[in-house]
Amino acid sequence: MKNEIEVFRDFIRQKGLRNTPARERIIEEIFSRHDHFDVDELYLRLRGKNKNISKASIYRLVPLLLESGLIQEAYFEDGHLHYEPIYGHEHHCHLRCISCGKTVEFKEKSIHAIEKELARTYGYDVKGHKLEVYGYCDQCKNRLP
Amino acid sequence: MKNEIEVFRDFIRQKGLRNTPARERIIEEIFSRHDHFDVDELYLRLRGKNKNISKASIYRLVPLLLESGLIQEAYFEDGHLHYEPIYGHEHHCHLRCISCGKTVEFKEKSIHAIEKELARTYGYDVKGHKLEVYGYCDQCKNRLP
DNA sequence: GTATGTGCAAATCATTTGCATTCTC
DNA sequence: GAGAATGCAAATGATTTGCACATAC
Repeated sequence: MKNEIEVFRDFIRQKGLRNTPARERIIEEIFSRHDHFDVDELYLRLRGKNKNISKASIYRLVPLLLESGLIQEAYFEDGHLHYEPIYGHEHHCHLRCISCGKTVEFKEKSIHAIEKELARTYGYDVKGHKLEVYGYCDQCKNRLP
Repeated sequence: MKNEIEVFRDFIRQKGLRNTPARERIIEEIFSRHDHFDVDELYLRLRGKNKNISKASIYRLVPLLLESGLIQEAYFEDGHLHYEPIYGHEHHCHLRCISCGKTVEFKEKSIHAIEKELARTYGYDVKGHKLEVYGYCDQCKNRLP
């Protein structure tokens, strides 16, 4: 299986665009962890490793990473989007606490059948899904009246 | 069944906050349609009806509407969040085109069982979910190489 | 009466853009 | 060599905040 850098190289070539060291460094940093990330945090992580990458370059890369299927939007919080690497990661869904933001990841295979059904009904070429279940976590629900 | 204004009154009283005509006008406008909305659009709709509501009041009300369960975040697009009224509306999920943004709403009852299971496993008091399936719509998929 | 809500304008924060320079292909 | 990508700084756009006044409870 190709790694994320190779996938990106194929993608970028096929689009007639250019690969650069800056882009590979950003992708490496994203995939060095399984965690969700946001632009500012990623910028600081790179900066902490003395990789001289501007925020603008990250902002310019994100749409390409989304389009290539390497990452996905995870959720909007604290005034900005959070993303997650998906290439090479087993798909998972999120269970989030409305009150404290705590998130649990869980696997749910049954959505696959729903995707197929939708593809057939609406003629879509379905690429994936995001399921977020929300409510109050164990601690928060007991703190409420 | 209570209407949305009554639900809000109960909610706001229980929080020890205050209800106002401005808030009721905003809620009325949101629930006058089934559509998704965003803050700016809602502001213009109210302004078009000579309701003098500032954007700041809308921004300040949204978190309360979310917390009360009257509305829900629908998706992030064009640089801002879009919301949808959920109180009194049958729950639905979204099938969105990655390329043109076209969205189809569909019903899916099976998620309810997943919610119950999660509530039991993780001790959450589950309030709802958002499922977004994405891919290329019929037109867009045929436009690609 | 007190604390909350409102409108307005200014401030803030995330994201985008213009530009001169550097780098890929 | 031509077109893309980069870093930086300035511009933009969404959202938040400070404040003086109004108003709900």
